[in-house]
Amino acid sequence: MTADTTTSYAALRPSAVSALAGELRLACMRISRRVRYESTDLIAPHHFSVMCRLEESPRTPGELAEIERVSAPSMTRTVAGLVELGYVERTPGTTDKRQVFVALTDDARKVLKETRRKRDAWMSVRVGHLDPEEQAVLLRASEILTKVANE
Amino acid sequence: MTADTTTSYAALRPSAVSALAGELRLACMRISRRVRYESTDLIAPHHFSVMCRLEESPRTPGELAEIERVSAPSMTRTVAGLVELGYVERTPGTTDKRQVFVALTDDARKVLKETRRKRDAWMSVRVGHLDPEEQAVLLRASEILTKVANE
DNA sequence: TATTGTTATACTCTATAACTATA
DNA sequence: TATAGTTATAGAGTATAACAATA
Repeated sequence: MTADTTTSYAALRPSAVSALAGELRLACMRISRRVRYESTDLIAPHHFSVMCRLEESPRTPGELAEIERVSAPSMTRTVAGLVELGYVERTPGTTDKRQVFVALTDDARKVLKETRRKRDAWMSVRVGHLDPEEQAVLLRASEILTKVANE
Repeated sequence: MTADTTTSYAALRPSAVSALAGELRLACMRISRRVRYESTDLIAPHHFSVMCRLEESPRTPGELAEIERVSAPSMTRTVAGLVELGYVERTPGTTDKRQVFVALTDDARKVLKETRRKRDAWMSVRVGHLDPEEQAVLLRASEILTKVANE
């Protein structure tokens, strides 16, 4: 395997940047839609999203509402739904007794894993069909897109 | 500007394909979420989606329901909302009098244009900040991703 | 009798306003 | 008095079931 690291490129003109941005945006949105469509049976989108926020550590409903940009009452409802499904547990705060801490259950971690597996499976099949050169391009692209998304 | 077209790459191993697929999927979904967040003020997602389907030609509620994968009554509601907003017009069918044809108004075309402009603007700024080499990678990637999404 | 579209009704997710408990 | 969270209530969007008009 060889790789040419000295190749140089000219900066794109503004009109070319716009065209690229438009194409790239559409492609990302189409893929996103297809992937979501493959895995909406196990768990509702807003439940999935909140569960992802709880993976690292428990959080309060207030924190979750702010992160997810929904109102506090909406998050109360969402958390109540997750409790009913057995995916989170609520623990009263110790130092500040007004607070509540919401934490994932083991069941939730299984569902998260399975949902991600389904989503990745769709993508893996398609990426696996590509030429090695195309795979190499996407490898670099995924790094750049991640950087862009986190900007 | 030079470009090396003879560089060769080894096919990725299955585990590397999975890793790439996962990263790429996440990156696309994050970008999609950010872009949508930038342009949800002008029009609701399901309205936007239906309006896009009507750009080429008018359609019946039944066709729209099937394309959008929602129930017929839901589409009746959505179309009613779009009529109220002044974005579509309903015309009774001539040959089959049970049918109804839904068509975009000029106002709708303006809103579609503006919404796309907003979405592309977010992406353009970020793509414009990248190195020429990174832009070149994304140019190739957008072609590949479009192919993948349409598969 | 089958099909196109609508209306009736109910469930979910969202929001704002009002309330309880604690700081 | 301010804050964390919940409850009360209402507004969208979705669905299934039942209905009207037409084929």
